[in-house]
Amino acid sequence: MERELLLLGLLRQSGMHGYKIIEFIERDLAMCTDLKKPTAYFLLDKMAQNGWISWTEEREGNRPPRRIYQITSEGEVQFQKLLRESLSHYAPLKFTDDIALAFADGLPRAELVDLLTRRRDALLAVVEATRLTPAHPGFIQLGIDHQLIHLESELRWMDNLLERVSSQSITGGNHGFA
Amino acid sequence: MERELLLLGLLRQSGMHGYKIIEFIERDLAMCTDLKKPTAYFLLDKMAQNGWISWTEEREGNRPPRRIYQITSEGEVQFQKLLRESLSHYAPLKFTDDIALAFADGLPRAELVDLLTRRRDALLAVVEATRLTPAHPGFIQLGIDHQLIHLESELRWMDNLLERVSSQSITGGNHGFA
DNA sequence: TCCTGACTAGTCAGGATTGACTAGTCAGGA
DNA sequence: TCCTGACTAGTCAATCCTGACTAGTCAGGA
Repeated sequence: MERELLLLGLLRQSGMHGYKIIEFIERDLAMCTDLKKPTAYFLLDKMAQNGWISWTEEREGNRPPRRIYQITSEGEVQFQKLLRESLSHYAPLKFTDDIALAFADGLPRAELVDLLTRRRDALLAVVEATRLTPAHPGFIQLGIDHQLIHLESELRWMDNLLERVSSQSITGGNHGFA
Repeated sequence: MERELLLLGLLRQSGMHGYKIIEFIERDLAMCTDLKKPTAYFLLDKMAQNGWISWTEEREGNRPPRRIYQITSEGEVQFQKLLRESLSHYAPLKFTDDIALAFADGLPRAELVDLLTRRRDALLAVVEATRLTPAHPGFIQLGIDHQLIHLESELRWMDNLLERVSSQSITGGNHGFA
């Protein structure tokens, strides 16, 4: 859903060919999505079949022809609908990494501390890189702020976790399955 | 990857049949994963083909026979490997909902505030439900704590966002594409 | 006695996703 | 002149994932 919204929203700003779309997504929206090139083309095809977008063949000099995708009025309707749904809806994120944590007993404490420390360092590197991200214009900056807030909260959480794991307070006893 | 780790970790605690596995995941690990039944069977089959798990047919009374899956020693090796990878690795979460935010200009301010308020309310409901979650034993509780910390940070973020959107400070000007 | 809801076991067709690949252009440096 | 790296356009096989479905058992209440 969000992926279609993304493509529609981009095409709504202006007609675009595939390469530009994908470049923009990977360069400026990497913190929000991980849509890959084949998926983008797949979705573009599907939306064209649905009549949400159309394309015109264009060629520049000797280059191979390229398709300029543009949104249709039906696509605009769909965009409005998806936008409203997405803005008003909330679904909690899944912290899939916590699965590993749930099985982390069975590991010697020292090794667990070592592994989690490495994770903390990786997290810290991401935090710092994100802090250094140059300001983006307009609404995109919101995504970066959001990510940064989350990362900092995550770092506090990791530090707290490490502390708890290092001291006794977590190990021992039944770890909860059945 | 995490999904395989999850199944291996569960079977490592004790042999189990499909229904129990799926029930446990949906009841106790919903905050970490959204693995569905057909996916679970799919992965179970695949891992059996890989030799990571095996099963024995068992029947109780008149009931249809069922497969009790158990981990093999090869599976245990794989489990250890996945566990260490997962614990030491960090990848930032993608906030896919921010895509909608990036396109939220073009919406009348009043409507945007309304939509975001609805989202905030949905989020608040999740926060409250999570606060009321009964304590789980051992490491699983960590996942709940983690989720709650994130949800509360998310709520602060939403409130701040709403405030900014309601006052002038976000709209107007070029919103950043191209 | 029959019905219902919870228990148990899966399957299947179809859609979504992507790693790896092919194919060609063009500007600029060696 | 030739080579290279960035630009441009996609495709394809393979894998992953899931909504919807089928099939049967069993305890307990009406």
